[in-house]
Amino acid sequence: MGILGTMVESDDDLAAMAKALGHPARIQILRFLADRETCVTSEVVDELPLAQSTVSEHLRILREAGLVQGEIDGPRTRYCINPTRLAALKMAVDSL
Amino acid sequence: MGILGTMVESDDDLAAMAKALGHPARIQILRFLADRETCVTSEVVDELPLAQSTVSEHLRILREAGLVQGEIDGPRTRYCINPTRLAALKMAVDSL
DNA sequence: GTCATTCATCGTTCTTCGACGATAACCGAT
DNA sequence: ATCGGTTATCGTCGAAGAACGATGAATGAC
Repeated sequence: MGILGTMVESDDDLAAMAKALGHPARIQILRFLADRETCVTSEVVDELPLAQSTVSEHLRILREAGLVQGEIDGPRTRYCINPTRLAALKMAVDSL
Repeated sequence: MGILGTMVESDDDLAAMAKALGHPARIQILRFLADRETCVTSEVVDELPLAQSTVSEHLRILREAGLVQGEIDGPRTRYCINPTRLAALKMAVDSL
């Protein structure tokens, strides 16, 4: 990743982010997080017709693409979107 | 698709376009087409270290996502970017 | 008509993804 | 120390993706 992880440096990076976006459930998760600004996995699980393990996997994919950040808060994990990274994605898509 | 195929109507549609973008070769193809405005498959094949059948497959995926259009021109096929559809993608990503 | 070119499609192989249940790890509260 | 709630990971299964070579259809040139 780029300086402070904010830049999209390569087509591979852009492709990785697009791939992470390439599933309806993950788009819904992203929108949900955008509304909430922060939330825990169980809230996302309640929002989607998917098993907890499946949602956790989607969150992992979004996290590995850098689009969300998860911080441990006691027994739970709080996820929020990574604004700079999301902005970088928008810029990269705009440049197409 | 939306009116004249220009709008992104659903998360499924956005996810489908993102999925089509989710491969480095397809991003390169899209950039290449953006530079050229129009070109034939063989030119794309020459640009990439991939077999002709593989490139044809990538072009099919981009076409089915609506991001490029292919028109038959004699024995070849001319591909060009679908500008309105690409603009719709940018708007949809911006709305995240 | 024949031939070369261009491209899409088919069949194959290997890999990756999506989804689930089950399990384990972790923490707070009791 | 144990229990309940929360999340990640593992194993599995079927489905989809990526890549290739080979084949075939269409066209323009000869």
